[in-house]
Amino acid sequence: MPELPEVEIIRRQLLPLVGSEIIRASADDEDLFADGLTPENVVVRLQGKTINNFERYGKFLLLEAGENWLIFHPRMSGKIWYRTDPPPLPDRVKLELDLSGESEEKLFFTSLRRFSRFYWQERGNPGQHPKIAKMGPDPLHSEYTFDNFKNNLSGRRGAIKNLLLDQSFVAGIGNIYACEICFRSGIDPRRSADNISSTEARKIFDTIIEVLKEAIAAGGSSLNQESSATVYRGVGGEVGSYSDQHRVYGRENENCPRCDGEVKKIKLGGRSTFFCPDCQK
DNA sequence: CAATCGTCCTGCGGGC
DNA sequence: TGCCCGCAGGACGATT
Repeated sequence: MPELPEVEIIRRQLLPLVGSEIIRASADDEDLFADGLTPENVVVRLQGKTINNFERYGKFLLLEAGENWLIFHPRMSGKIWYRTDPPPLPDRVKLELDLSGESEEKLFFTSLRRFSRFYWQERGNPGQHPKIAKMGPDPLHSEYTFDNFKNNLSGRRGAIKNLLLDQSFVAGIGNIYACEICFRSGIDPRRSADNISSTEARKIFDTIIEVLKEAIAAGGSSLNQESSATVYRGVGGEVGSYSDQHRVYGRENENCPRCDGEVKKIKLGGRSTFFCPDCQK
């Protein structure tokens, strides 16, 4: 569910907690813990540690606890809540952190579909973690340059939209923003990456930053609004409004906002893909 | 190496 | 009304 913008919003909302000590931790559901983590030992590793920072790479949220890093990937349905009571069912708490300070609020990590993963990086910096090391540049970091982008593009032959979803190409884009980026770039999502012109590549490169930043400014994309338990929410339960600005995602059969065409929905690489066949070339 | 496909899991909404 | 099926914002591993 959360893509780069949603994880970035969560990170910014959590930043005021930097400096807090983890007084008590509890964890459940061993399937979600990787790198030798278990619900038992993660508690031992976290308790008594100070939260020194929250960072983000792609869709990974990075929590610096003492000298080490707890790395959380929300995948489809992961959420982080900052509140006094456990979040409402059917969400179930996988990790709870009680922090020092006056506040009664605690951090709750949930994962309705249980796809989320907790990873661990001992000392050093989280970029050394193998999952992060093999990722492409993060569009909001300085290593995201057009030269780099164009180099990574060469030799790729698959559909451009699938390439945008490939985390080793660019980090942080998911299905919603891949559709929106193709639309805003005027590029047919089915176009093979190897016949994207330099001008078009430049357009896509710029649009990636533009769309992601706009989404952050709008509080992220929350599909289905209040109705679904899987909807994206900020740490205080806030719903994002960027879905109101989606040009094509979730808008099958609606009028194209740019031409006389109609938004279509197809499958591409097994994923729902929304686009306007009339003005995306 | 790069691309495709099935799979993991739970809850919801549509159709019959 | 109730049940069954398909679908969902992600990524991994096996296979071609």
